[in-house]
Amino acid sequence: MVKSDQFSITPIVASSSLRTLAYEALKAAITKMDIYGRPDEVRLDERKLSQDLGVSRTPVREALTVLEQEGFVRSEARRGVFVIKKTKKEIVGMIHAWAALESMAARLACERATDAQLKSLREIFPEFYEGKPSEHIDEYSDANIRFHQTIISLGQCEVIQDLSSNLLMHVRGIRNTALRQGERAEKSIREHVQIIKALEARRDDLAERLVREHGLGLAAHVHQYGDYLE
Amino acid sequence: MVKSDQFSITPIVASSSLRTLAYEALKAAITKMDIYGRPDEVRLDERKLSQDLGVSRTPVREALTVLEQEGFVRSEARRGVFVIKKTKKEIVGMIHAWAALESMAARLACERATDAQLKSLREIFPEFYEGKPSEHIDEYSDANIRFHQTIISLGQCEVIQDLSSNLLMHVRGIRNTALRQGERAEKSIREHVQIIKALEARRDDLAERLVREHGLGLAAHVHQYGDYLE
DNA sequence: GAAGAAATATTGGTATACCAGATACCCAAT
DNA sequence: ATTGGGTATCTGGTATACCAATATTTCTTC
Repeated sequence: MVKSDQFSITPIVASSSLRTLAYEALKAAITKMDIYGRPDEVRLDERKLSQDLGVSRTPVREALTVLEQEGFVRSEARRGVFVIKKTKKEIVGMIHAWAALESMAARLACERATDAQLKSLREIFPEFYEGKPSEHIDEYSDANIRFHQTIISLGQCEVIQDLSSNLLMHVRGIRNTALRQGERAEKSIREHVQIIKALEARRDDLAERLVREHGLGLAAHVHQYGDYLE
Repeated sequence: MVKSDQFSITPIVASSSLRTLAYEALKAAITKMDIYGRPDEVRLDERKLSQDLGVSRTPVREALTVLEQEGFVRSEARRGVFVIKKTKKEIVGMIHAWAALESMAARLACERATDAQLKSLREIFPEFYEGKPSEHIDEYSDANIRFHQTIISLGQCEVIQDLSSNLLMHVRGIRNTALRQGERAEKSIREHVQIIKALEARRDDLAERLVREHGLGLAAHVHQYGDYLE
């Protein structure tokens, strides 16, 4: 019997469930808004949200449950759902956890990633490699995030990737803000180059240490200068 | 006017919601059952669960949503809710993530924990310290888990504690199983002692490395001998 | 008796109704 | 003007009804 291998079936749209759509809409709204800019807590109204999204409360509530689980909102019975403002201490803690996971990913990448994959790290920030990053902060912010995400993906450990991506959503804004303070962008780039070299040389201990110190440096910076968070 | 400071009011109970109760009941049932003993996948029926628990489907569904988020169950539209059997690869990944987080916690503990707190680590397994652990495997299994949890808590980083406790629920069974294989119990104890010494000497680099290697050793063991998982 | 089609049962997804606690507001009493 | 209480209203929590897609059974047809 002939298998229907020649049929490359379209992947099926499988348009997500309303719950997923609501989740994505809400998460986008939350991460987009500048929580730390405003002094008051933001309250979410289930009924208003379901009206605005054009669905019933059920999928909205399920989406909110997931967001609560991920630490984006907090639900108080008969009081309301509130967008969580992380404290400085919590953010520093998240950066510590991030550093732990990313440094392990770097170690794993040393033994698992191909040369070609490691090379892709250099291509992430070609124009800044020798240039003046402080003049291209916006572009570099994205490249910076992508650099770290790439290292984590090269570790090829799904659990670490999942945990990290969750942490990233919480600290993305902070990372980019810190980059604009002092000479951190230049420092960051120098450290990135050292990390790439260690990875390419397959020096797992060194790569792990450099990634960890890079992360801990950010944590210390936020700890010292992150008072705007509270 | 006199403030009523002398009234020490009881803190108000705030009994949990049905959703929380359902969540705890389900999680207990899932972690208790030996998923890897049986060959077939376990399917959960929302309606049956709500009947058994004596509540409606709504809180049960919300509990299942959380469990899905935590990786305990997988919900397929119009097919059913299934208890997830982790693959060997996933379990090894979780141990890697665990090792990353615990080693960072050990590092943090070196600078944050008091001498008294560190001393409590020794008290976790007094009778096994010089004895033959293979004769007390059951007690040692618990002590082993508690040892690692204690290190993580001494790191005093809430994020790391939360992430780790989630991972622990998934790998608890595996940790204890591995302890019974070969000479792992004896090896484990020797390594624990080294870790304690490093922590007490406040040698953060060393403590971090020992904890990491201890974890990676378990990962390698499971990778090699964990075929019963699939 | 086998194959296929139609009816039926079961499942998770969604919408809606109702409840009890918490809040906000109004108004009378002082 | 302030206080106290009572009521209307709003909120999240829960129960239930319904839907569409799937799996299963039954029935028809050859």
